[in-house]
Amino acid sequence: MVLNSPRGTSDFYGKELEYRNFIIEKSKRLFERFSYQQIVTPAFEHTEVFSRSIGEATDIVQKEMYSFRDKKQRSLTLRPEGTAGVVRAVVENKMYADLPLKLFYEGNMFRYERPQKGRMREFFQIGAEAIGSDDPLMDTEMIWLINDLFSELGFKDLVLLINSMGCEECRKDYMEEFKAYLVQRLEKLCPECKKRYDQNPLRIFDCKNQACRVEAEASPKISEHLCKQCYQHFEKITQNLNLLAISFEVDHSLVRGFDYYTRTVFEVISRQLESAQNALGGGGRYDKLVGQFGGPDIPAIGFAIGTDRTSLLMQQLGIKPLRPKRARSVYLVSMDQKFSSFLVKLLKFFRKEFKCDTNFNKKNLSTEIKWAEKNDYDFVAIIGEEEFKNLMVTIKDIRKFKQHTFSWENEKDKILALLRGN
RNA sequence: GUGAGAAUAGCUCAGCUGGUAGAGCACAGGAUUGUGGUUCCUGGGGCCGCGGGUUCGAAUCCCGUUUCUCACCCCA
Repeated sequence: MVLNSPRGTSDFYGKELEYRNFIIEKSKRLFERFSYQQIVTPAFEHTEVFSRSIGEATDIVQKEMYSFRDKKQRSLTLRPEGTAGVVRAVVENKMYADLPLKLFYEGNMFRYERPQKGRMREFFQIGAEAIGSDDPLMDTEMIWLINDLFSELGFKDLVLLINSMGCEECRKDYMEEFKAYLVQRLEKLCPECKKRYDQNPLRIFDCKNQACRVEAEASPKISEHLCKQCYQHFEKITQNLNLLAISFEVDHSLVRGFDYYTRTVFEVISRQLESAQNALGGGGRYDKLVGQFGGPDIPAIGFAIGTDRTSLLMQQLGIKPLRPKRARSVYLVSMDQKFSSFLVKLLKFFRKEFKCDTNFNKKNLSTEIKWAEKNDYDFVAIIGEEEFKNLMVTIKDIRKFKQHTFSWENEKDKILALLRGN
């Protein structure tokens, strides 16, 4: 094999695709009910769209972006996440005439990482953004959406984590206190976290290193140092969630990997997923991002879920996608190529109303019937020597083990009645 | 970017300390010259991931490489 798909990518077809499409369909219907509209943005953007919004110091920007130069030497990047592109589009198209603007998107995302189960270089996300409101009800709605999305897919034991990272003001005060606390304990932290101390101290909360964890646990939490407004904002959200009977855990060490988050952050994780990648989705508020992109200084919040991990967990837990009710189906078997003129007419007739395929290659009737049964067809229609000569067609009901031969000229109505099940 | 394991038929895998490539399932043909689960018989299929090395001889040992898997890192 000379050519294979690039590292960290894969082809989606059959069962895999059925799961993904099921997740997409379910979310679209949910977004519709919450009054969100779809937006499609480019799969690549100018590199600065991501580097400036996600943050120069983040891992994603530092080492995970698929960046390239086009023929005019512009630096472009395949999107590593959806929010930056959506915000860029909102600002560029001045879509903020009527706020809040509620949008959803779906699409493939790209991050240059070492692939493993549940983490591919190309992966698929579904997300939503609500731009132009800082009402805690909007935060509630976002969390409500992500929660309902998973429960409608059939999940029961997922964990919803929420936290507040504070606004610019309370974060500034807090950072001073946090760094003052940590500066005496720098020795105990891992080399990586020592770097973080300078560049992005909050990420220390994310470190899996035991020693760092201990320090992080003991250190002051931002959620305990919120300003009055932020505190009340967060309080309101938890009250709302309780009213909605959505269960959650407040996780004081939940901080997320993008710099643009302010105030509310949340994440849905599974404690059952058989891999290290347990985050199925997450999001948060980004009140400064629209302004950063040159738009008005308006608040916003959003989330995204990964369909691949979601599908993985569904399969692991035995949650099946419900198939939409399909049309009745006929497998049309012609015993000889010379019947093709008749075959074409019948195909046209059946395909007006039913799922219908024919045997292009095979010719043994018994294997054709077996094949039709295995592939879940309702009927087999047979054209053989006799039928062709007399312009007849034999139709077999696979489940009832019954068959009948009809005249093509005079009994079309009977054929239809049989196939429709009347 | 760091560390570990794997790659053999369409799929799941066996193949011993080097000696001509195997099974099950699937597919195809037949027993049944045009009729369905089961059974039986028969058959097609493989650059043993790719490249190099050691050897009289490599699927097997060594090196490189690509991809996959797992754990870090990080995230969806």
